[in-house]
Amino acid sequence: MKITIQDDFDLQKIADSGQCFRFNVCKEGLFRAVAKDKCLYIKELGRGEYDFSCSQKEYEDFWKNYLDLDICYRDIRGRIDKDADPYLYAASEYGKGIRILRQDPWEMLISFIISQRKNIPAIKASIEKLCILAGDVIDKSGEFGDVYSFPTPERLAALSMEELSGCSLGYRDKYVHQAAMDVWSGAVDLGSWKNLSDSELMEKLLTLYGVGVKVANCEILFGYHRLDAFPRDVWINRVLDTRYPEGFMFERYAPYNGVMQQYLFFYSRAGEL
DNA sequence: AGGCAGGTTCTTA
DNA sequence: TAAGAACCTGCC
Repeated sequence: MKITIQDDFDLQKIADSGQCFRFNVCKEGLFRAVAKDKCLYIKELGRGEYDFSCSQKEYEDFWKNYLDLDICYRDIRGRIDKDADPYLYAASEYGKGIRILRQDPWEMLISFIISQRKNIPAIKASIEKLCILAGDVIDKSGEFGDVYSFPTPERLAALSMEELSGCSLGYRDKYVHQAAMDVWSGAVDLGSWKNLSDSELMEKLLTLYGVGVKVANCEILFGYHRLDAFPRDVWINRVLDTRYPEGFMFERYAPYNGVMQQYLFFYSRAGEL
């Protein structure tokens, strides 16, 4: 079905933004997103038009929300003053089209636990191995290979340490195992955590083995879609040190500091420091 | 071949 | 309480 999108929406930038690991380009102008038990192909038609591989109903019920199309990112960018903050303005112009996807807290938790001290291709490779090992086939039709769902807590918890190690998790294998056990057993209820305050949520996340402040902030921003969370990784710290020695204007951009973080991250990674 | 990559935990003072 | 080292693995 054909969809027209007026707001900021750039599939390549979203795929490269580092927030998602199962949203990739298949070939020029064709992207594939995998979420829950669903798989979506999006073809760029130009002029803000796209061909979605799903039904109207599935779009309305799921993908519209996943792509966060009820929020206007142009308005959020509009909060940036070119004169007051020229660097962020340049970053936002460069990153125009990035959106914060509404991804699953469980998948994000495991993904960002895996992400520590890994580069993006390595993160993606580990996650795909996990999906093939413990996920279900959700799409066989594709010319771009079988597509597997992300493992459920139950399936992931059932994997042996040897199987986990086979997914190139390295020392993170024990973190993934423990997180899976915690969620599967019910000791950790990620769904109920959405009702917690920001500080309570952070506190809960930090109790998890293998989750520190950076991973917790990624979970809060990408898993719980709280757009004010501001994950600080090596790239962001580099930007803050070199470009914001007097401090970043967090108060000014609240409650959208996480969106600003994405622009800064994307811009700095592109070598525009 | 040695260092480093979207950090966190463990150990030491 | 706060630095510093150790940690898997893959890729320059």
